[in-house]
Amino acid sequence: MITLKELANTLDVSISTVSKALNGSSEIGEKTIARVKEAAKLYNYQPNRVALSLRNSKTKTIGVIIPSILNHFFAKVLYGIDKESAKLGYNIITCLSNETCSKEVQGMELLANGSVDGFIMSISEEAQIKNKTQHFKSIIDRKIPILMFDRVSESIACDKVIIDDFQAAYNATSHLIKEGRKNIVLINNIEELSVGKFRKNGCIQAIKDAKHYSNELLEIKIANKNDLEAGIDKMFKENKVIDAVLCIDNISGVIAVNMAKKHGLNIPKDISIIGFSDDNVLPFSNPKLSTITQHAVAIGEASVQMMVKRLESKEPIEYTTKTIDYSLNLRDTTLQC
Amino acid sequence: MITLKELANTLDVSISTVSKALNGSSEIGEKTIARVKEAAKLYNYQPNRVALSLRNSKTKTIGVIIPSILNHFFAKVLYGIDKESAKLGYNIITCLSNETCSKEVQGMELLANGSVDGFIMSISEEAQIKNKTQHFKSIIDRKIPILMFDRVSESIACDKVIIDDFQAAYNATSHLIKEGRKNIVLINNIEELSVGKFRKNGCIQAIKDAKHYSNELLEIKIANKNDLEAGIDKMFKENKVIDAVLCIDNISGVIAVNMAKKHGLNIPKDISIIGFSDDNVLPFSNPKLSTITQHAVAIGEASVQMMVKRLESKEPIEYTTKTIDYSLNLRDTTLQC
DNA sequence: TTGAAAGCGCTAACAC
DNA sequence: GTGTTAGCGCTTTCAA
Repeated sequence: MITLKELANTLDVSISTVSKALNGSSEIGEKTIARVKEAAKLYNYQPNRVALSLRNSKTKTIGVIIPSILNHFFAKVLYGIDKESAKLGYNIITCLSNETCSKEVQGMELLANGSVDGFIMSISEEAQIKNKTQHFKSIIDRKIPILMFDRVSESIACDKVIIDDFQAAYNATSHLIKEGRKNIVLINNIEELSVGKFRKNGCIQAIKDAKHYSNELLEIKIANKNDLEAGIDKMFKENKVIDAVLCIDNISGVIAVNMAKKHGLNIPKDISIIGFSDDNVLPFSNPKLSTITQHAVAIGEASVQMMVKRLESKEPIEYTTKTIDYSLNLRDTTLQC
Repeated sequence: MITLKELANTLDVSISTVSKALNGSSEIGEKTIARVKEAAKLYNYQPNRVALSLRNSKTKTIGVIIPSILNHFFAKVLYGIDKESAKLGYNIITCLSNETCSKEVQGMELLANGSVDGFIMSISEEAQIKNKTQHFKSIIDRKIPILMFDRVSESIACDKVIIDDFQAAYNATSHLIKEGRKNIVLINNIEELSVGKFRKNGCIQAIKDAKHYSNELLEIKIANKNDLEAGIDKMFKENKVIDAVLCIDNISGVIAVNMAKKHGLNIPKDISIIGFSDDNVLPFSNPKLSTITQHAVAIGEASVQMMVKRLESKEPIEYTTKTIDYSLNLRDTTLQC
C-alpha cells in the first residue's frame, strides 16, 4: 500500500500536487498530471479508504442487518443488495440479528459509530413481536438513515421497500376460489410477523369478497418450524374435505405437496396448493409447486438504490415506501382457469 | 456522535486527558476519571471507528468473500463467521463473488485498500477451474492475511479450514458396501471443484479397498443444476440394477429420493441413498435422507478464530490447515448395519 | 502551476 | 496528574 506521501517523495513534488493530479484538477499542469498518473499506476497506488472516510465523514459503506441468513428469502435479498451496492460503489457490512432484538441493537450501535453511512434492514422477529423501536429512533436522531424492507415498522418514519403481501394473498386465494375450491385452509407459521398478518388478512378478505364461497377459512397455526411436517400431516388426517391449501411461508408449500401425496390426494385434481416460495424449493416438489414469488433480488436492488439516492442527495428527501411487484406463478399444483 | 474534543470542551480539560481517562490510564487521577466517564456515559460517547482504524492501521474488520450466498452451505458458514466475529469484536464486510473470478478479484482489491485486516474466503468456481491465483499472491504480498475454507488452493501458502472430503466420501461408500450394495452410483455435479475431486476419489478408493465389491463405480456427471432432476430420472430409467446412490452436492440427495420413489423403488430396502447435505433439506425428504453433514457453522467459527489469532499475534505464525469433523448421519434412506 | 498547512478523531510520547 | 504535540492518509483552502 503506497501512500500519497511516498508517491510525492519519489516524484519530488508535494503531497497536494499528487493528490490534485490524481483527481485531475485543472490547477495542475498536464505534464505533471501525466507523470503522476504514470507513477501511480506503476506503484499500484490505491487511496486508503479509511483515510478518505475520516476526511469526508463518508464511508461509502452500508450496514445491512438481516434476521437470518439461513432463510432463503433474506439470502436472496442480500444477493440483490450486494450486487447493486457493488455497482454503485458501496461496500456492505453485514450483521445477522439472528431474529433477536439484542443482536439487532448491538449490531446497529456498533456500526453507527462512523462505520456506515446508513442502514438497510429487516426487523428481527423479537423486535417486531415486542414492538421495540427505540433503537431505530436513536439512530435516526443521529442523522444516520435507515431503510426497512419486508418486515417494517409502522411507527418509524423512514424509507421502506415492501411487497404488497395483502394483495398477493388476496390474489392467490381468489384464484383458488375461481378454481371452484370450497374448503380452503391457510397454513400460518409466521402469524407474529407483519407480513404474516397482511397475508392472512388478504386471504380472509378474498373469501369475504367471494359471493359463492360460504365456508369459513380454516387456519392452521404452527408456531415451530420443526412441527410443520407433523402439523400438516395431522391436518390432512383430520380434515378430509380440504381441497385447497395456501402456505404463507417459504417451505410449507412443498411439505404440503408431499403430505397430500402421502394421504393419497391427487394434485391438482383433488387439491390445489399455493406457497409463498422461491424457486429454490422446486427441485423438491413434484408436481411443481405453484407459488407467489416475491422478487427478493429486486427488493435488495431497490433498497440500495433508494438508500444511495438519499445518501448522495444534497437536499433532504421525503421518506417514501416502494412496493415491489410479486407474481403468481401457477405451475402444477393448481388448476388452470 | 459526540467526539473527544467536544467532551473535553464541556469538561474543560484537554483532549488527551479525556482519552486517557476513558482508557483507564494510571496517569490520570481517580476523580478525573470518574468525572470523564460519567460525562461520556451521559453524552453517549462512542469512539469513532474510522479514526481509530486510521490511527492504529487496524480496522477490526474481516473481509469475507463467498462464492454464493444462495448455496446453503456457504450461508451457514457465513452464519458461523458472523457469530464468532461478533464475539471477538470484529465486523465483517461481505462480498459475493457469484462464482466468478472477476468479482472475486474486484471485491478483494477493493477491500485490500485499508478496509479490512484480513480475508476469509472460499474460492469461486471460475477461479478454481482456471486455477487463477495471482490475486491471492498479490494480497498476501501486501501483508494482508488470507484464510481459505472449503475450496482451497494447493499452490497458495495460507491458513486453511477444510473438512476431510476424501475420508467422508470414503466412509459413506464403505457403509454402502457394508450394507451389501453391489451397484453404487456416484452423482457428480461439482467435478470441477477441489472438494468434488476429493469426494470422488474417496468413493473410488473405498471401492478399491473393498474385497468383495467387484463392479466398477458408475459415475453420473451432471454439469448444470437445472438438469439434476432429468439426469437422475434418466439414470433410474436406464440402470435398473442400481442399489445405492452417493450424491456429493447438497441437493441431489433429496432429488434422488424423490426419483427413486417415482420409479417404484423401496427405500431403503431396494436402494440406499446418501447425500452431502445439510439438515435444511430434510423437511423435503421422505423418508429422511441419510447424509454426510459438514459442520458448516464450525467451519465459520474456526476460520474466524484462526484469522483473529493471526491478526492479534505479535510474532509471525506458521500457516496451518485445520480439518473440521464431519459426521455420517444415517437416517431412513440407508440400512442399519 | 505548485506547495504549505489545517483538519477529520484518535492515541501516545514527551513536556510541564 | 494534566496538557501539548505529532502523526495516521487524505483533501482543500490559501499563499507563493
